[in-house]
Amino acid sequence: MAAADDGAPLIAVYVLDDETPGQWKRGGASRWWLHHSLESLGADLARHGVTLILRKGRADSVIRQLAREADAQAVYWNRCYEPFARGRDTKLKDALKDEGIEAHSFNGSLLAEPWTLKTRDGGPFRVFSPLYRALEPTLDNVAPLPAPKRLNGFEGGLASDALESWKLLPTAPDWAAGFGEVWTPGEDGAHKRLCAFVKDRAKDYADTRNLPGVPGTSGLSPHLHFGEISPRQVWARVVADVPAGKGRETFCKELGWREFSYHLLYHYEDLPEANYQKKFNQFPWGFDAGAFKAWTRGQTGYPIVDAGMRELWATGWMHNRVRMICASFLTKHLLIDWRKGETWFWDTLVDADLANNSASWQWVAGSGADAAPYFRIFNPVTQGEKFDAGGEYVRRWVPELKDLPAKYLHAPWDAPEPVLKRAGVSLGSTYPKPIIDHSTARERALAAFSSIKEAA
DNA sequence: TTTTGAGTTGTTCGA
DNA sequence: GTCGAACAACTCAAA
Repeated sequence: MAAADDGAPLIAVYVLDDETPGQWKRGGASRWWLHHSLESLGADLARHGVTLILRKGRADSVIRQLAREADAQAVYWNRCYEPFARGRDTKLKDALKDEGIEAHSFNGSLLAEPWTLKTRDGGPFRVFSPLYRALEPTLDNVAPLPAPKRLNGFEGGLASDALESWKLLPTAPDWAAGFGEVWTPGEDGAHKRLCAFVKDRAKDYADTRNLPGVPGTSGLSPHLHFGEISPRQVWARVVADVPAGKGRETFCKELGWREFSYHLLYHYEDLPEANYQKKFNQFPWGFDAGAFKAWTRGQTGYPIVDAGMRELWATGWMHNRVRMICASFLTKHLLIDWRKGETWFWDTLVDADLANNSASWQWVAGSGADAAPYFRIFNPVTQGEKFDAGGEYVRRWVPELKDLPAKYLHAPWDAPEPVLKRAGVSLGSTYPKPIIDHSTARERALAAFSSIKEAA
């Protein structure tokens, strides 16, 4: 917008930077999304006479190089908040200025940037609710800026990589085959999702968002992550078109949680790697490779957990309610370090986002800011019965159980033998027996938590 | 400064 | 079946 208003010829560039992020280099599912998102962006820009230039390498060096090639007067970008990106972009800004090139950066992806919200003491918020109370009143008029009327493409014949040469898509095996049925990356897909959500789902969101078998959520997370739509656009649209009420309020709060995650990551840079609560450094995590593998493959023997992990693998996304159940299962039932789960999600989620992923894993594990209380250990059977009562979700993702009556679907080991037989289920052969007993696991987790209470 | 109320998402047990 | 209490203690944010 600002770059177009300047009137000067415009170069649009995307830099694939796999060097600066270190271990947080984009994961596999995210690369699938990126490929299609860039394809869509390139086509949109081409319709307006602008060529999208693709370059690869350290973003700061690549941008400086390109600015020199094109003899650019100014460089514009939307700010990133990952610790590695902040350092890089600050250096870039200084370097550009040294060369006499203007550098302008903007807020394109947050409702409020992390340094704009402070407690009365001037510090960062460490609890969600006070942050939200501070955030909400600042959003009375968040009308998005209009799109630029016309774009004036730069005719300089700048070199661009071919998107295919980045090899962002999986080949053999093509584990992303099913993603395209669920997702339409790009700005257009984002706005269609928002429209559908506002029209059909938003008013009942408070209730239906918890039912993984029902399309009750917005599905905007990957679009937001990739900047195909901004939270300000979403907020403005929801406030304008959804009647005030529980549904709207709950959804707006979810946008608030996204802000809270960014706030935490900004102020606590090691959030993705280190326990926010230091006493968790003594937590007796174990690592059972077989159990971890069963979890990743959706073979734990707990249907709701397995359904979630398989949905993740098949679509690059998992329903939020089920993310909590699966994350709780890994950290509390299996006592596996939250960072193992965080890394798995990083690679398999199309909406993989450093702030949301790390803040949420720490929240579930109990090690985070404003975290879930230690005694909140999800019972996968109860959760399944409560939120997937009819069993639609489990039947969809764990088809080997689809003929079981709903009554036994979430605890097939309780089903009488003839019922199993009629449904074609043989525990331990067509579907695994639970890899760990729930109450045993619960007792063990509670004991582990009290061990760090004493240590602290 | 001190005090106070509150803190996303749950489970289990016993009445 | 339903309901309320207990499950730690701590830290946060504001009054």
